[in-house]
Amino acid sequence: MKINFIPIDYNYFDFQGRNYARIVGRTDKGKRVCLIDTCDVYFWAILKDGLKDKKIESICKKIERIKVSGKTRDSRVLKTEVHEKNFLSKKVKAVKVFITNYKDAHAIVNEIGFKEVEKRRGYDLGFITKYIIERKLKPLNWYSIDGELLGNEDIGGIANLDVDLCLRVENINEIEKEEFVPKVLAYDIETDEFEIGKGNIVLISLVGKNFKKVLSWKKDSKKPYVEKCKDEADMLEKFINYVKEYGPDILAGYFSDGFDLPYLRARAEYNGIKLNLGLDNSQPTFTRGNTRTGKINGIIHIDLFRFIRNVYSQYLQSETLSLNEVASEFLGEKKIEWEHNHSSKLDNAKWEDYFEYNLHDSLLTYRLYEKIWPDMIEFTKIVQEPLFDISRSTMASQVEDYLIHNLERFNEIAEKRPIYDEIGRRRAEGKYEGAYVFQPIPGLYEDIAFFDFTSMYGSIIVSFNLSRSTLLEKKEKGSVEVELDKKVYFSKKKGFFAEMLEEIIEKRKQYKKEYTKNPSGLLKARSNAFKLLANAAYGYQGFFGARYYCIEAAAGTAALARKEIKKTIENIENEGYKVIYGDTDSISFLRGKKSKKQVLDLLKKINSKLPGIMELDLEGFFKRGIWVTKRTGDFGAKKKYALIDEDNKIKIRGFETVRRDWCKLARDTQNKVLEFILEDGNDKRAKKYLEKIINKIKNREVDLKDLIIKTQLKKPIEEYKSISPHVTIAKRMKEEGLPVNIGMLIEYYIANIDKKRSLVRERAKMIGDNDKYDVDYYLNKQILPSVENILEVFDVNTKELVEGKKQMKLGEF
DNA sequence: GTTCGAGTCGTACC
DNA sequence: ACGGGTACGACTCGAAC
Repeated sequence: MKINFIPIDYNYFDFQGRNYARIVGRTDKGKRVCLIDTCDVYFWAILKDGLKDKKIESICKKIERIKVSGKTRDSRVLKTEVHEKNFLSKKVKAVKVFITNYKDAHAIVNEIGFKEVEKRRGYDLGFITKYIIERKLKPLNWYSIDGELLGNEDIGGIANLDVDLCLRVENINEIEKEEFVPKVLAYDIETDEFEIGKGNIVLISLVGKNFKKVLSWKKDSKKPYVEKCKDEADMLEKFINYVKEYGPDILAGYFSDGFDLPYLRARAEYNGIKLNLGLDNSQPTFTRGNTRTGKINGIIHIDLFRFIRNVYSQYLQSETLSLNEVASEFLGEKKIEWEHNHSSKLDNAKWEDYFEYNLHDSLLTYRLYEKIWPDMIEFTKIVQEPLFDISRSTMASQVEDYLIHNLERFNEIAEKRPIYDEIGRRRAEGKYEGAYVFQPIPGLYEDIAFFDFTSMYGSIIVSFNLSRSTLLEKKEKGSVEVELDKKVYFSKKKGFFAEMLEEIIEKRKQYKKEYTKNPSGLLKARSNAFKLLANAAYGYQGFFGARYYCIEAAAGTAALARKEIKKTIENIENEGYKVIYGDTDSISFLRGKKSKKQVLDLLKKINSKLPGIMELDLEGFFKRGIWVTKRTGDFGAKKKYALIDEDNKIKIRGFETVRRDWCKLARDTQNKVLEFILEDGNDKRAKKYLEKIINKIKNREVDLKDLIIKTQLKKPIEEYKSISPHVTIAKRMKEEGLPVNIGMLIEYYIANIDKKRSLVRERAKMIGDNDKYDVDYYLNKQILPSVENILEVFDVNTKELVEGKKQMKLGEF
């Protein structure tokens, strides 16, 4: 029979010793379908140069005789073929070794240690990756599938699979169809204890399209969406039933890999219930290791937190990746305020709030899912790994997967993943010199122009062909020379890495253009995905875990970036402009008396001379900007500046205002001071404002919540060599039985106690402690440092401002 | 006991 | 272990006085 089908979830199983893929997806009529399919399993034995055909033939014969016997199955080589391939852009002869089971690839590879075999590759790719490459059944694309209807045969457990239809695949044809809209259920749980499985699960909420539900067992409610269950066990069973009834393609949570799903699993176990959410009635499985991952057979479990952290975090303003902040940034909507309490301490009114709070979390999760679904589907289609993996992959692995799925076009054999020793070696190579940062001269400037290179590092990799496969052992005709510790050379002939990256950058440009003409969430996501891939390509080559790691390419990229930006700065100065700052790929300079048109002409002129696909762009014109002195030393601080554009929009970089480890008061004060100075061009309003704040502190009129300092605990308490205030507080919290986890923001303030003691940590207090705040500390260690260097530009001595007032105050007594 | 420079740590920029 | 280097600045630590 023939169906239109979109693959969603990929799995594999063994049947009679062979590997099969089991793909769950939907038809265009919304039916849930399972496909059973298989593909050739093989790896490559790359031969040494110059072997005679006869020799090669005998090697193939030898390989074909290999058999390995294991505990559960015997495996053998099925056949061999000799192919002309490329490996790291070099032409090679390679034996394609077909085997019975991919899990035995390593064992068979170990039998091929012949001296004529130079390298063995392609045995460390996952079966599903191999399957997608071989059969070209790419996730979240539409296909017309010819297949044989599977009835009662129990192959791969399909007999117990909750789907409408099972097919054994015969033919696959890609087709065009409208965007797929999956069925999605968002969920969230409330518990009495934070530690997984320790306390009861009190509430479970579910939100889908036209569906909302809160399951409760401790308390009933008149709210229509609240359903009372007998006990925790009953609630868990109802949860399972609702999921099964709704039949989602995707079950989405926020931090659910690390909390909700393992908690559900633990409580199910405690209550003697099987959490059989899988389409095959299996329970969720969790990968071991530092980051737990929860998988449900047939349904994609997505932890939105992980996708946002891996793909988006560097582009977000949020200071933490909590659901509250992330939802607020993406959706403009916050969580309902709620103080966590043990359920036994709630009165009736509070319970009603609790239901609402719990439901709202699922609602936010659902909306967040809707918001970033276009990005997830685009990443999946571009990178071509299953959605489950895409939603959890780091950017380095997205880049690598993109490469792997596109190697065939270059007839390339995949490089192997580095093993433990290799990673150690790479890490020992140490750092290389990175970006160039221009030393600014402190001051307030008017009429500033700001240029930046578009995808600078990516465009350098493309323009100079910097990659592992193009790195030469010695100079060649036309090769690119880069001066590092030693000189390194890259081939003139374009390698696949630069080719693919060029395509990525090209597509980014194309879709960005299409988007501006015809805005849609999809086009935006598509252009964005290409942009993120392009930006991650540089980091990938310098990443010790990368298959195509190349420290020379990474260091070379940085070196050429330094060279190009310095050259451009010189060009701008030669045209009579004064450059005041630059960092990595950006340059700001004073427009002076010249018109905007003249600046744009200069841009054009520079662009006409840039190498390869490199491009300089106008970031904007700013009417005013400020650069300040370093706190230690008397020269300009790098990575700290503030600008105001012609619409009075302010852009602040590096200042305490944007640092979460400063108290709110200091940040707000600095922000105001910068704002007043940039708007007015003088310090009058700023000074007045500062005086007001100083008085407020001295008179103890400041709310304690504005004085809280938040610092992240980055590792286990015992591992700290230097015990800073936040570590002291974390220790205390642990002693008091409060939850302390790595990654948590530790909150404290500095109190007016033990003034003789010199260490700040001895005066650090937790919120709720009844000590008064330390006026001196907040004046001299928070407010003053945050504004000192800014007002110094106007020769204002802030110290006198602080102390002068203090004396006046003393005089009043 | 105080002083000061080195080292640790967290967070930002690009 | 799960992109890279550059930079700032607070705070602690410990040697030197």
